[in-house]
Amino acid sequence: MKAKGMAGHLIRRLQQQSTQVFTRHMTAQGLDLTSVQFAAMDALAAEPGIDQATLAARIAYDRATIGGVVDRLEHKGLIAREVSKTDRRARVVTLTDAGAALYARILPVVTALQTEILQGLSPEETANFLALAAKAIEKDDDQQEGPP
Amino acid sequence: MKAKGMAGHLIRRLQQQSTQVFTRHMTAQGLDLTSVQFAAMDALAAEPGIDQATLAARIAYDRATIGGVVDRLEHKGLIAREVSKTDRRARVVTLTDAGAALYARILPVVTALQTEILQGLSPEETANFLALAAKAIEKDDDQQEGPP
DNA sequence: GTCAATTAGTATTTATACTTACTATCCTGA
DNA sequence: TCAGGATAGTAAGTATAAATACTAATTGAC
Repeated sequence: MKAKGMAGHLIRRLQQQSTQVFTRHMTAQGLDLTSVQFAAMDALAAEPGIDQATLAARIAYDRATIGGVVDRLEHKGLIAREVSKTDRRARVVTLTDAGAALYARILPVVTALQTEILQGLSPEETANFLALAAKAIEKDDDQQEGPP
Repeated sequence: MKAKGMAGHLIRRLQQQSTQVFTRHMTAQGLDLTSVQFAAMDALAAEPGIDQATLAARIAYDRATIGGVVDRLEHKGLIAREVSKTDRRARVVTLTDAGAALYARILPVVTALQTEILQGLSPEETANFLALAAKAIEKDDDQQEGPP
């Protein structure tokens, strides 16, 4: 098992662990919501009324994938989609009242669950890991949101 | 974008980056092989003749997923599958000669590409990151391979 | 002002990834 | 020994994830 210590393998395992922790907590809340769907809602809470292509860029998905995510969130009544007034190609997406309420409810749950994803690490190690992870991807990520 | 600094989001981005780097290098080699398929071949190179359930456990997949991976590798002629002589439920899997040759050829390529996945990090930071990643998942990973 | 290049969204295809359910087989205990 | 439980693999269903191709609409060059 040469692959065992490789970055690719470790990252895939972390992604598995992350997904499992997220799913477990959502199930505990009686919800059927994936981490990807939460990410989309989070982006829409920050910037209501962006179109699907912008949404995809914000959370680093491609257009095809976001289409399915938006479909499912719309079916659940959490987001609304309408044709843009300035560009008839584009679909403007916003959280519904139900979506905004659900987002407000689960944001603290999702925030709290993050430590569990890296449960093997101490708080210092976790901070270290997150800083390194952010640095490793920041190359194609640093011009997507304004400065703080 | 509250999710931006969360572990789950960062890990997902890393997984994307990892997959993209892997795919790019395989394409450059003129090959159609995914990181998952490589992981399966790597496990089979280390332990020829294990059954699908054991293979799944080695690389942390579930039985259903490994079935499709094995199917595709079999169609490519890289692995062979036969019914176990001791348990007719089990399918014993091994690399074919072509599979072993391909594995030997790409192992150095795959090893070399790992640094590119974390291209934003210095060698020290990379070592640090990998150690933390390994620690974060080691809880359910440490009894799967014998001691060194 | 018109035509070419670009862009937004969808559809299709391929490949993970996991759940539940099903069949075939194996193993264990009374 | 044989009935019940456990296990191996597959199948079906849902959800990412990305590539390619397509339509509709916009923009830019001239």
